[in-house]
Amino acid sequence: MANQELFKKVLSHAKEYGFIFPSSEIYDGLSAVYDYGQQGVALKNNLRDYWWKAMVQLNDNIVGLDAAILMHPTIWKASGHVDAFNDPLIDNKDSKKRYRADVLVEDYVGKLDNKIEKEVNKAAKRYGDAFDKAQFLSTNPKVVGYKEKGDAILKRLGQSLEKEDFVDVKSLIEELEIVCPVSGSKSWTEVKQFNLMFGTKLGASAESATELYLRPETAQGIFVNFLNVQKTGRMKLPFGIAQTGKAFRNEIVARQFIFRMREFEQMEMQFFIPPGTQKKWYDHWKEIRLRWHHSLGLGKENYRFHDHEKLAHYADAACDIEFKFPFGFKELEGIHSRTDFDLSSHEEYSGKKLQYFDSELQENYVPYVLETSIGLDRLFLAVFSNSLQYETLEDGSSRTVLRLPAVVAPTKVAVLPLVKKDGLPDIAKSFVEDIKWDMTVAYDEKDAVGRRYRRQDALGTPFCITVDHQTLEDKMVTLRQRDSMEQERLTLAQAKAQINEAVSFQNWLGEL
RNA sequence: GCGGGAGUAGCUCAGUUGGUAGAGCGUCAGCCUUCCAAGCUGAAUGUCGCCGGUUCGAACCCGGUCUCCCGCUCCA
Repeated sequence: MANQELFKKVLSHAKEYGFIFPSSEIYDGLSAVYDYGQQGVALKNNLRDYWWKAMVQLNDNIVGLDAAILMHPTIWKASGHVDAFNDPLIDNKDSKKRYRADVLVEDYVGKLDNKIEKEVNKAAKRYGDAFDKAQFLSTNPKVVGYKEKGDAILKRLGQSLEKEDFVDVKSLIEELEIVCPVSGSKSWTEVKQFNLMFGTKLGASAESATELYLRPETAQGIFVNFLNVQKTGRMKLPFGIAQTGKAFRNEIVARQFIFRMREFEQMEMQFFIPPGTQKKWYDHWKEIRLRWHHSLGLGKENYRFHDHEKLAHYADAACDIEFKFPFGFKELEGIHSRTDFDLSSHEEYSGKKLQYFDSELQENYVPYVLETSIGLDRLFLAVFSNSLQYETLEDGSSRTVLRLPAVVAPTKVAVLPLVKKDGLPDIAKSFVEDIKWDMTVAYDEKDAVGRRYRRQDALGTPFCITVDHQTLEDKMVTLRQRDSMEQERLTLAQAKAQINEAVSFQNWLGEL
């Protein structure tokens, strides 16, 4: 099946079986926002749990946190988001290319600098050893002209950006007759400000309200609580703080279903380490995290590392774990060596010390940070799209089966009376009452049992327990497996034990 | 944001030159009692994405708008 086609199947299956619905659908939806349905929320919760257990429960030096979505506005200045998430953009109408308006102007000034350099080189050649560069720069009328022009442009650009006067930025581009590098045309759209952070207000009355942002990443909630957790938890380096939660970004282009949403959920762990050990921990967490992904059993060939060549302002090393989605290899998780950028920046902006006293070295320092950050929605999409399979059976019929890892399947077992009479529903229901304390269980008595099996296949339920007339006498049931479709005659207790084994966290995560 | 395509039942889709909407699957009720979607009977479900215009009359023509998909573009 072509990838495009498969992706469409993923969308309709997610909708049809109650995993994911477009947000506000009866009002025509809301762009790039989705709701998780009755099946989807179960799968999503299980995936979050699978991560949380691996990170927090199984590591005595990693603890959890749940910071608020709303945070002090200065945090986003310290983190760099206020600057980096605010770009004045302009489109060329002919080439349809989009540029950062300030970069276009700066490039123009860069060309002036090139001209100056040319003049300098020419003069240097002409005068040889007698050439005085400083004097040339300050006296040569051509060079001084370029320099003054460049300075004037940058000053005006800076002032306009400061005042958010984008009309003037546009005028500047027009006056300088800047052309599009691709089309060579001067046909520009208006300059528009793109703020990738969602703004909101704290305070009910408009006049006294404070401008806030919905957090664009969860990481900062961890950094600003670093000392709280370290002191109250008596944590010693190296240690980690893990958190899951919603983050919000006004993506310019939000696409590809739940891959890039405006409201999404991150699962992050910030690992605090002594400076100088970042390389070691970077390699360590790369390996651990990849092994965690592999443990879900989606196929090792579907994962790969992608090293960042252009590093973000905070990082000294960064890579992604990419997964083979229906639309190609794309980022699923990021692993970043964030240095001491965040904590140092918060020290500077808050005026509070964010340091750790190392009792071995007998000194204070700002810890370095190693981050692992995974998108829960992307993980959902990876697991869901990879699990959705269409197979042709030996008898020529076909079935749709959602081969979810059993440990995260929304429903672990469905209990089915073979027929809807002779007291079979009653005994089946009593089994449900028994099982529901241990695991998620479904009951279905409608239609032929084969059809019910297929319904459960489409929902990803790994097991079905079927109750028949024989059960009334010997208490034995049929345990049917989703993946192999094999059946086995067992007591209810044996069946439960086998299911427990198959969905056990320990068995899935044990190899970590 | 630009360009292209699309939007009709829960899903996949048909719907002639404009004449008040259909199929398959699914869903629900009942019958049947069968261990892998296929039997029988009956039923529900649509402001044809939304708003406006043209017309005696619009799912169909025109304009706008929203949403989705693809390609650019952007991306901590």
